This record gives sequence, C-alpha cells and structure tokens, in this order.
Amino acid sequence: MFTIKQASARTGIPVATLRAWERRYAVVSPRRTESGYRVYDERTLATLTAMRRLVDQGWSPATAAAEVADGTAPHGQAGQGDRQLDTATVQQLTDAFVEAAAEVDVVAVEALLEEAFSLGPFETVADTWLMPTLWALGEAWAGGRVDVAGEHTASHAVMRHLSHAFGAAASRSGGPRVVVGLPAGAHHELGALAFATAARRKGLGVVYVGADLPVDSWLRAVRAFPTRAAVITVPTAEDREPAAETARSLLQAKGDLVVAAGGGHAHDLAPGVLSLPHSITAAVGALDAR
Amino acid sequence: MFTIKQASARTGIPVATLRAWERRYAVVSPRRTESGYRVYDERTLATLTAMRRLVDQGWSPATAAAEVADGTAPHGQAGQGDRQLDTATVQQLTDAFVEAAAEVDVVAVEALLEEAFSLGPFETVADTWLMPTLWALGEAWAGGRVDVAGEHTASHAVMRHLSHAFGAAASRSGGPRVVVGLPAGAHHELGALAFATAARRKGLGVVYVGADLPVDSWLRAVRAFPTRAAVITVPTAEDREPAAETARSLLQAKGDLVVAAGGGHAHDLAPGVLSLPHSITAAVGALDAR
DNA sequence: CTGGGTTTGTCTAATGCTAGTCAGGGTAGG
DNA sequence: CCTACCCTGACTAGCATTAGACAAACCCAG
Repeated sequence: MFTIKQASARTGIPVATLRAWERRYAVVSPRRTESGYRVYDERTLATLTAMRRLVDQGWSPATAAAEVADGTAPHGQAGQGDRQLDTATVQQLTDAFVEAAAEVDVVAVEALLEEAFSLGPFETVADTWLMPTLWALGEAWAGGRVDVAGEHTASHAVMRHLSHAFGAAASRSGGPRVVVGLPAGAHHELGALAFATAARRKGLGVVYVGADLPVDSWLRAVRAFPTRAAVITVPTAEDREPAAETARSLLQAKGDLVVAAGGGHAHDLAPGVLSLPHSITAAVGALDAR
Repeated sequence: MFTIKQASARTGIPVATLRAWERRYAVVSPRRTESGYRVYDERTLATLTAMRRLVDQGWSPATAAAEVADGTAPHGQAGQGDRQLDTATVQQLTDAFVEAAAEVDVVAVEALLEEAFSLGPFETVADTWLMPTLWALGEAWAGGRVDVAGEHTASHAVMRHLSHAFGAAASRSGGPRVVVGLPAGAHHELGALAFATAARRKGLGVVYVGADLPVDSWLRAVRAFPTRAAVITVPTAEDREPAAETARSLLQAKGDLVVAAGGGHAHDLAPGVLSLPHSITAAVGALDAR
C-alpha cells in the first residue's frame, strides 16, 4: 500500500502524470482513503510499470494504455507481445538455451532464439531474456557445463540473429549520428550489437563498427560523418583501459562529441564520458536524450 | 503501436512522405484511433522500411510500392535481375574494399558492401563480386598490405551482411531440409553462409549450423528434422580430412542422406559425396536437382 | 536535344487532439 | 500552526488531421 509519491518513486512516473493517466485512460483505479487520497497496491504498480515500459519504447500513452488495460488477453497479431514477459517462460527458455549450447545442438539453439524473439518487441526480449541468458551461458562455461564448442556455436548463432535484426532496422537516411563499437582488445560484442540495434529501432542513425577496433579507426569513424555521439562498450574489466584511452582520444579530437560508455564495466571510465545504464532500453533512452 | 512521428523516426521516412505514400500507393493502411490519428504497428513499419530500402536503391516509389505490396521482399526483380554486373564497376568496388580494409575504415567497408549488394540480385553479387573480393582480401593479407585488424574488421562486416541476408530470406515453412556448415577446425565460414543464403532464396529449407562443428553435432543436426541433404564446406586443404570424416559419419548414420561438399578444396572428398561447383549459383542449382 | 506530361516530395492553412504540468485549495500529523 | 503532502480542474505547447498546391526531377515521343 503506497501513496502516490511512493508509487511515483517505484514506477518512475511523475506524480502528475500518474494522475493524468488514471483520469484519461482509466488504466488503473487505485483505492481511496476516506478523504480521497489514492492508495496503490503492487498489482496496480505492475500495470503502471508495464505501461511505462511501452511508452519508453515509443508507444503513445493512449495505445500503451489500451494494451495493458485488458488484463490477460493475448490481443492482436503474433509477435506483438507487449507487457513484461512471463518470468517462468523466460527462465525456461534460458535453461533450454544453455542446455542446447551444452549439447552443441545448433538446430535447437536457432529454434530457441526464434522463439524467444517472437515473445515481444526486440528491446524487451533483449533486456529481459537475451542478456540474462548470455550471462547464464557464461556462467555455465565457467563452471564447465558448456564447452568451448558449445559456447562458440551459441554465440555465433546469437550474432547472426542480432546481425539480421540490426540490418532489418531502418537507418535514418539523413546520415549517421552515432558510432557504436568496442575498444581494441575487446571481443564480446553481442551486447554492443544489441544496443546498436535498439538504437536504430529508436530512430537514431547508427554505424556499428564492431569489436577490437584500434583507436585510429575510431577516430576515422567519427570523422567520416557529422557524428554526434560515440558509444564504447566495455564488457570486461580488462577492456577498461583501452576503452578509457579510446574515449580520451575521441574527446580530444572532437570536443563536441558525446562520448558514452556501456556494458558491465563502463562506470566512471574517464572524465567527460557519459555512463549508460545497464538496461539496453534505458541506455538508448539516455543516449537519445543527448 | 506508434504515432506517425515515431513511425517516421523508425523508418527514416519524413512524416509528409509517409502520408503521401499511403494516399498515393495505399502501400499501408495504418489503423486509426477514434479521433483519426494513424497508429502504426511493427508489421506496417517493416513494409515501409522495405519500401524505403528499394527507393534508396534507385527504384521508383511507384514500382517499389507494387513490389512490397504483394507480401514478399524484393526477390528476383524483373529487368534488373538478369543483367550482368559491369566488370569495371566490380573491379573498382573490389579495390576500394581492400583499400578500406587496409585502412580499417569500417564506415567505408559498410558503405561498399551496401553499394555492391544493391548492384543486383544476391546470387549474382555473391558470385561475381563477393567471392572474388574475399579472395583479393586474402591475397592482400598474405602480401602484408592488410593487417590482421583490417582483415578481421572486414570479415566481420561481411559476416553481418550475410547474416542479415540469410535471416531476410524466408525459410520454407515445410520444415528444414538442408543442413549447411563447416567441419571441426574449419573457420572460414563466409562462403558457406553465402551458399546457405542463396539456397534459402531458391526456396530450400536451410539450417545453417556454422563453423567448426564437431561430428557429433553434425549427426544431431541431421537427425533433428527430416533432413534430405547436408552440405559441408571445405575452405582450405587442412579442412579436407575433418570434412571427409564428417561426410563418412553422416553417410553411415543416414544412408539416404545426400551429402555434398562445397568450397575450394571440396573435390573428391570421399566416395558417395557429391562435389558442388565453385559458383554459388551453380552449386545451389546442382543441389536443388537432388 | 527539346518540350509537354507525369511523378514525387514538400509546403500551407485551418482546425482538432494529446499529454505533461501547474495553480489554487484541502488533508495529515508532529 | 506549519510543513509536507494530496486533490481536482484548467492550461498550453506540441502533435495530427485534411485538402490542395507547387516546383524539381524524370520520362518519352518527336
């Protein structure tokens, strides 16, 4: 049981907006105290969070409200999944994926990828399923439950799927604006590619430059176009130093460039470098704001 | 569910043009809200993106609209399709590509790939431009004119493009029939992926299993479905022995399976193994005949 | 090469809709 | 009483709608 202020804090929706959504779309109807104060419960908050997630993805509030309003109906065409993915399904798909990787069963791996990405919009699946699954895969590899062949095979399959999604997302013709890639020595590029794809889907002009890129090439890449931002992904601790050096060089070469860092070890990389949130959706939103 | 502004951002098509295309070609009919606002869904956006792609490639909007209207992606385009590629242009693109790789200029590499694949249908470009260009890249690397970083970067960019093309080619719903991949130890997978893509575009059901696949996994892959054929790519001389072993195991496990070998070193691999022609187009034709 | 017709992207003007925020006033509790 | 919080209703900047018009680019017969 929460007041509107607490509800705002937990959902990330401004207080005034909470009231507006309730009044306009009747998406929730929190109980009231005798004096008329709103009282939010967990269930209501979940609905609001689901709605906010859709709005973050670019849905208009009106359509997002319509989508989360009618409780459980699958609604609409296939692949149009909306609110949060079902936790049990997600966990099951993750387990099955790791299992398939352990068996080096490419057919199963491909089928599971197909299935997972048909559960909802790319951004949701990437955040809720793909990244946790890749983490689980890494854990299984470290624990010896998946061998090198299995890990490679699964990673490459993911790579192919992401490459396809990246190519299928429209790039703005007005010329690239954001360069995404990894510093020299870094090789875990799946997160970067997922981010690049989400950014493209959001409407940003994105150039993906891939893994293990020398500083010189970074400089050339940001000079090639009227580039507004560069996103450097830092997947491991070893990649911090090369990433920081790359960031410094970019800032020095082009003062007005927005240099951002994403990935697990991106925090406090260098002065003047924007640290992106871990969630892909949130990271794209943060970048878009600049 | 997006407003017209979001749709514009996602497709890269100006708002006014979106309305004009809808009005003039009826290429899409987005739903409307009660008040008359257009509401775009993912499917509609995909159609618009496909149309914009064609227009970017030089198609007139009218013909592009007709092309995307009846469901399928730009397949065997009339007129443009059969044309031979201009030799001078091809050579020029190859030189520019190797040069871009030498400079590790990812932006240029991507642009050249885009340009080359817009010259004609996938099969033609793959045979006439891509494979020779990859060969030239290998030569340049051997000759020291391209370093490891450049070679890697270029290969990965090609990989991404091929992955996208593979994913974009619809797989036959009747279930996979052909398994394509490389034997254990083999890593040069670009030719295999190009072949797999061409086969899919021809209408075959294709499962691509990637590089460096152990024999066990090959066996599992062909058992997973009513598989009719397995194509093993043999890019280098060192890959002959593992490839031959894989082929023997497959034939032993599944007598009625068509086992074929492609790539530079595929000739006379083992008794009962079909040797595919070097040309991708011809190889797909030969396989299709079985 | 020229001239007329067509195509196509963009613009305008009038009008209505959306959605976040703010102002004025009531409530809880130390 | 005072501070912090909450309520409702109104406001406004931005966004969408239509129909029609227009100039640049393109095509093709002469």
